[in-house]
Amino acid sequence: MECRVRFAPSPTGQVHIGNIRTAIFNWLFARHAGGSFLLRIEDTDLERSTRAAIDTLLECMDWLGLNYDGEILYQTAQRPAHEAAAQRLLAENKAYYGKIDENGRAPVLFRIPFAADDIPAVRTVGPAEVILHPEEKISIAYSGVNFATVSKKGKPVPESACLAGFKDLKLFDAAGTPVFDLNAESNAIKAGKRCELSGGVRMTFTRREVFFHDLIKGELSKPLDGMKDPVIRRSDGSPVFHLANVCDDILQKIDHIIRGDDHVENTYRHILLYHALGAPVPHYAHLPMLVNQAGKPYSKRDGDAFVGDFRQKGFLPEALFNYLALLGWSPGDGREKMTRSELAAAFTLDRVKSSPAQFDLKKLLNLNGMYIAELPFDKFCAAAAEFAAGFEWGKAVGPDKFSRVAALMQSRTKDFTQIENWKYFFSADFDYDPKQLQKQFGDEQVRAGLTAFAAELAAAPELSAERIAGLLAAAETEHGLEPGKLFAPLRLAVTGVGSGAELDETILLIGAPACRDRIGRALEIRRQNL
RNA sequence: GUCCCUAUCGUCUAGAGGCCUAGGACACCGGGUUUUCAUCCCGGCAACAGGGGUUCGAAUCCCCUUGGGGAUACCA
Repeated sequence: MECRVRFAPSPTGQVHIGNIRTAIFNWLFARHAGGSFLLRIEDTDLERSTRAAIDTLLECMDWLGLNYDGEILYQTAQRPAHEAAAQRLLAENKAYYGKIDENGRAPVLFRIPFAADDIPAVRTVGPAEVILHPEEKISIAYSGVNFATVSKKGKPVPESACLAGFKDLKLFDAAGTPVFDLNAESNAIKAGKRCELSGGVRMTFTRREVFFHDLIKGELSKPLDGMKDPVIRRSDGSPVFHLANVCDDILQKIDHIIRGDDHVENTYRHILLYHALGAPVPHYAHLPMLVNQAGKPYSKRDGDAFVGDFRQKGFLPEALFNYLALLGWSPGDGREKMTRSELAAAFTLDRVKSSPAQFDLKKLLNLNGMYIAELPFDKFCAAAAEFAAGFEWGKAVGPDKFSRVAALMQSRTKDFTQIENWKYFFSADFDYDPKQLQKQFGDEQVRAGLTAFAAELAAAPELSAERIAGLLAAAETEHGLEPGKLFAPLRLAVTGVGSGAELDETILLIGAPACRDRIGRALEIRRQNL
């Protein structure tokens, strides 16, 4: 088995994490098997497809390391091939023209073959019986059967399906006498005859179904009497998804189709189309859907669900890739943090779950933090600087100081948006939370200790982390404070927040005069607020 | 409406009839390390949707109910 797979997005907007996860699974499968991962842009929806969307898509794939093999296939370029396929089906009587529209043009429909018994994907289920609404007409033609069943309330429920769904069809009236026998009319109907009947109350036929073995969901089937002949070419001449998709997959020799769950129902007709076009049917694997944090399927309304958003927020591609690979799949041995190549080595379709998975930002954040922590320092620093430059305070920071701050903060950074909080290292332009001020500075001894410390700090000829720790300890003992009592108030005064890096290092970076001023300011604000 | 898929801690998951007193991870809550923060370490909370079968034995197989999702297009 060659294991040629493809990712076939339609470029009609931003790339969704659900879409990109499909790409990731395809990529993983191909790389695991040493096969090929192809990219096809399904841009047949001319109105909604844009070059910008294609560029964004390519950028996202590149960012995530989803390298594809060979050239990109643009579906619009295949239009002549699609047309040829439609013509061929028409010529072979495997397709036919539908109803003419107001412009005098007709769509082309694929005929689900009545002689389906020699198709390996079709099997006989057995005799079936349907109760009909006695007042509704029944029409039987080569293009399909129309009838009405009876709802629980006794109302007619119109149904229609392809003729192939009703092998050995017989109709009976209320007296139980047969009023129609398809086997007797078969030739006439195939020649174009349409039989309109009324008064039928019951029909019997031999049910047949299309089946396939889904690599994830197991054996799946659908009865032919539940299927309609699908339109494959619109009346304006453009190919419909089903035709284009199957043609291109044949052209690209795709042997494994790994796609979203929402395509399961399409698969049955696609299989039949493969047969009609004389091509081998590929293996199918349908991935469970991804749902948002509300447990609902992703929709355009879900902001924050675009791959580009994650990139902008400073998620690392390795982390997002890793996390997305774990949604609906696991290696089974408890591993979670895995590199792309480890994932590829471990990936198999039979370990993909068949129930939907919910996206959990917290877990992504945790994983992202792990990847950030192990980033080489110069890379982290450069990336952080890029983010910092986006803030007002970040425009004027010196590279040396920034680098020291980055070194201090790397281990506690979960995503790059948190860099916004590094402002206090560079600027005193921040507010204190009055409640915190009261809480931390309520004690007279603390205030005195802080004041003394500020003075000592500013007067110290040479500063070091040890020296600062020494001054702090001295201030604590002098003012009768237990060891450590001054840390929280001091941190608040100097940074405005309750948690951060090592305090002595932080003070060293901010600088003694600035710290003295901040302590003074904090105490003053607290006094005024009393 | 009909057809199809699906159901293990809040979330991602392990689980292929006895290894299950249901394991791991995130989150959360405690404790330890750090004179402070984060990391780190240790501990805790927390699930087989409900009901029937099958079996000596069911999270695992079958059926029903309920919840969730999908399909039912001249969208993709």
